[in-house]
Amino acid sequence: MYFETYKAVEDALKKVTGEDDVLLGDGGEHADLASTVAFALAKKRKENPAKIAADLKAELDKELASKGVSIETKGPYINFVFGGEYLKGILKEALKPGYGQLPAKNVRVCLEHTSANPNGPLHVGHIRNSVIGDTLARVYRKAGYNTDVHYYVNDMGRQIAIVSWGFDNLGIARKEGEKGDRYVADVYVEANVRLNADPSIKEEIDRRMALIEQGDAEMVKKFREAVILCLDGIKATLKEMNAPHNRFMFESDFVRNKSMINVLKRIEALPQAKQDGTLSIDLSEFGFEKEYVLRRSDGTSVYAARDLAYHEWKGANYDRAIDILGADHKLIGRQLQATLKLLGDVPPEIVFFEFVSLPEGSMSTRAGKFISADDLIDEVRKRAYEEVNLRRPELSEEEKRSIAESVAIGAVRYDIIRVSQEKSTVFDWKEALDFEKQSAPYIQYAHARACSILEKAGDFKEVFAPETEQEIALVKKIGMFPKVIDEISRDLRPHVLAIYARELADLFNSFYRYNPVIKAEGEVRDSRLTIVKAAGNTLREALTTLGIDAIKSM
RNA sequence: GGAUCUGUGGCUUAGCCUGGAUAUAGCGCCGGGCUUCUAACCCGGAUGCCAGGGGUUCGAAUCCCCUCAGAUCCGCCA
Repeated sequence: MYFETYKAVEDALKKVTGEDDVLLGDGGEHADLASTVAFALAKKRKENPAKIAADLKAELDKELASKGVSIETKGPYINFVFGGEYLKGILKEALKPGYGQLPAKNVRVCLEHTSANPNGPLHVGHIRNSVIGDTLARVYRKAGYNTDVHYYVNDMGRQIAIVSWGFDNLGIARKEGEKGDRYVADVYVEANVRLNADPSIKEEIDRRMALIEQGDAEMVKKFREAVILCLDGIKATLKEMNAPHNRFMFESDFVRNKSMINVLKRIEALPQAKQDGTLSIDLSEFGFEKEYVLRRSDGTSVYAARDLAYHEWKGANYDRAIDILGADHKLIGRQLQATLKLLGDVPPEIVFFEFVSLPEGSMSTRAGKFISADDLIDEVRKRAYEEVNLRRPELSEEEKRSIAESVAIGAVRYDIIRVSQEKSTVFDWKEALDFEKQSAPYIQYAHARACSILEKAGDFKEVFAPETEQEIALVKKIGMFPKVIDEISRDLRPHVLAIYARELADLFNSFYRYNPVIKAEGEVRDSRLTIVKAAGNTLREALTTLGIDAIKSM
């Protein structure tokens, strides 16, 4: 409904002005849409912009009379206000299950996120990647894209060689009940301590790297055991976060199936290739000073080579590839894109996000300096349980725990997704544990309220007649949901959905305060119940797309 | 030294791509509101030279240049 109405207004403006760009945008508090095209025309026609606006209004009235859009001018601004027919159309759409789902696009998308090295548990920096990636995946599905979500497992890197050396030489025992990823981190941290103290260990690591590249059976087994042990822990965390992947791709597979060798051969043939001991590529034509090294002088490959093979595979199997990467990958990500262009491949689109640090500085798995996602979730869950226990003492233990779980995961995800990705953040326990206002529980609560009203009300007749200021504002916001999904799928900026969901909850709460529903009578009651149902449905769809449980009671 | 990103009330943050009408919210602060559909809520108030300087424009938080501050990268690691 929003798209159609926007298009009708835009077409009308184009027709009456003859301009290609009619400068149509959000009207803010003044209107639903507003155009500043009169300013542009004033320059061309050398006339007063306010007069132009007034003249255009007369013509626009004729064009848009049947669309339920009214036009007002305020000086040079042309404001468009959507009327009753629009509101009715929105409500009808928003009552349907799955509201916001856009038409299928027949485009296969490969979205890769998290892909953390399996040398320890996910920490609060990694899960910014997971939450951005998973939210985008949900948005893409909602936007009608056929979307696969990948985790690329770096199972033959130096870090894993260090972990395998640690398992063989340190004799560190797994603690009672310790998760695999945490155990691997213990080994990795200690192995690094040893490595720093005794540089001769580096030779042993190099030997392991050479063996793994050759496919040495024993070394493959050692690496794989360590990787799987850690990955199982990571998978458990991601599952709890509602951020599952549907494919785990192992980089070693691209070595074993020869695709990496094939890519390197084609790179050797490029004029930009340089071979003197190492194989590297000169990307100065793309503005990169440093050469991009793909093979070491000892003949083993670096991560970048395997990554090229993986991305060629993506190009062959999908229409679009989207990678979510931390800001530390900006340079190599762009080098990867440039190299794929030289090879004639379609490079991935990359979403970069800035770092999450601790008040005492940046995180480091190697130094054991991080807050794990598991620890964060545990703390938030404890806090959520206290809150539920306080508010709903009458609920069963099981219900309380279930609500606390949904609230905790929602709070963690929302706290991350609400900030735009280009902003670096400092992790703050106080904010993570705050469940008021700009938080998931606030939005979940609005949804639960809607559910509660509908349950108490029982059957009602659908009536499409928003009347009060709060009703109209709420329905208009509901109408924006498909546009928000579309916009995020274009701009790859998922924090917009977090803002939208919060604003929708704000408007629902204001509506709730001033417009009694169950106590109202007749058509007014039915109309309000219709609005509550549409709002509740939209809140649920928005929450679900954010990967947050839309619970019915809390 | 070079590259990229960020800088908006005491704190956190939207808006910046696509310039336009009194700059968005929250926390904190001050003052109200539960015999009323769940107060994880609502309403009102105070608080901003939109980092600083220059430029483009009828018009700049938004575009361009410079400076300052913070983050990240510049490895035969990933």
